[in-house]
Amino acid sequence: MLSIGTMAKKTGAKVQTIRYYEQIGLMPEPGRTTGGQRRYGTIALDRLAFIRHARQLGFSLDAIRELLDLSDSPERSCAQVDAVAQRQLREVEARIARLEALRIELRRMVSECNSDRVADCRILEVLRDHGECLTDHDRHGA
Amino acid sequence: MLSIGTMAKKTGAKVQTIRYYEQIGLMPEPGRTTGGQRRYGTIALDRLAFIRHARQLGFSLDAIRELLDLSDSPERSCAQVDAVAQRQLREVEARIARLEALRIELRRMVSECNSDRVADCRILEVLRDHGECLTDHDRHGA
DNA sequence: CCCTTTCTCTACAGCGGCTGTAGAAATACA
DNA sequence: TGTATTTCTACAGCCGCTGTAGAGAAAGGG
Repeated sequence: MLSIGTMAKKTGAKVQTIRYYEQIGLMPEPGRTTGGQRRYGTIALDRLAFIRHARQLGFSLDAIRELLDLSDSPERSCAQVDAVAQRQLREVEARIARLEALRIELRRMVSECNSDRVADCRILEVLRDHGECLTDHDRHGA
Repeated sequence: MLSIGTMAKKTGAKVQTIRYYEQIGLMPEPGRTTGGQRRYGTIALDRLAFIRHARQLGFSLDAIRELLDLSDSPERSCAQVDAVAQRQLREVEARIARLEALRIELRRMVSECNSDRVADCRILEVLRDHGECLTDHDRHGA
């Protein structure tokens, strides 16, 4: 049986994070020692590893909950799993697109700053006047 | 003199957001009507527009505070402004790089899922076993 | 001038996803 | 046994807002 600290070490999650996952119902309540400390088995370990890995891939906790629920019914069609993953892929691609617009704008700003004094700094001018921007860079979610 | 709602309309910020900026000291306390409502002049409007634009470019509120402070001393060297912008550019580029690693992994996951049943869904398998991943996709900050 | 609608006010809670803290109790190791 | 480490609970705080409630102010029309 593994302590919460060992779980943390094995998965890279912090101890508090594991307790947080339990609190929001993403991890089941584990058994306890007589002294009241949590003890986990391999099923819990696998579940936590799954969660952490999905988090690293950018899935939201809600999406992860969905994936975990789906993986509990192995006879079902995996179309839904596919849908969740595709949605995540599309979100990542949208974020990349927005960030790339930002990158272009920032690069241009930085390259144009040839002055010495704040008074005629192009960077600040651009920030002051959105009209100087080429792209839309609106609502770049995170 | 502009009401807070007019400011919101002109800059695309929400009314609450403007009050929030005031609360954290990013916007100065404006004058008030006898009835206690905020009234803004063009300086405040420009400042808010600056903040919103910088936010759209992904600058943190702390970075924006720094830029606003710097732009208040027009005779100073703009090297610091440049540094803030370059730092932001580097952050954006790092985020793009991380997201691109995720995109590759997600694409691979999605393309490999040819099965019907959850039981042998490749997507879930990959999520279960990090060893199946090609890239590091660790700590991709937002 | 009144009436209705719209706007604004303060104060506070909540989002996602953790992270950190305090103070006490349990456990592990020499 | 003694000490060091870990774990416990409960709660506050991070960022950058966003939403809510209930009350008061302002604007526009008749």
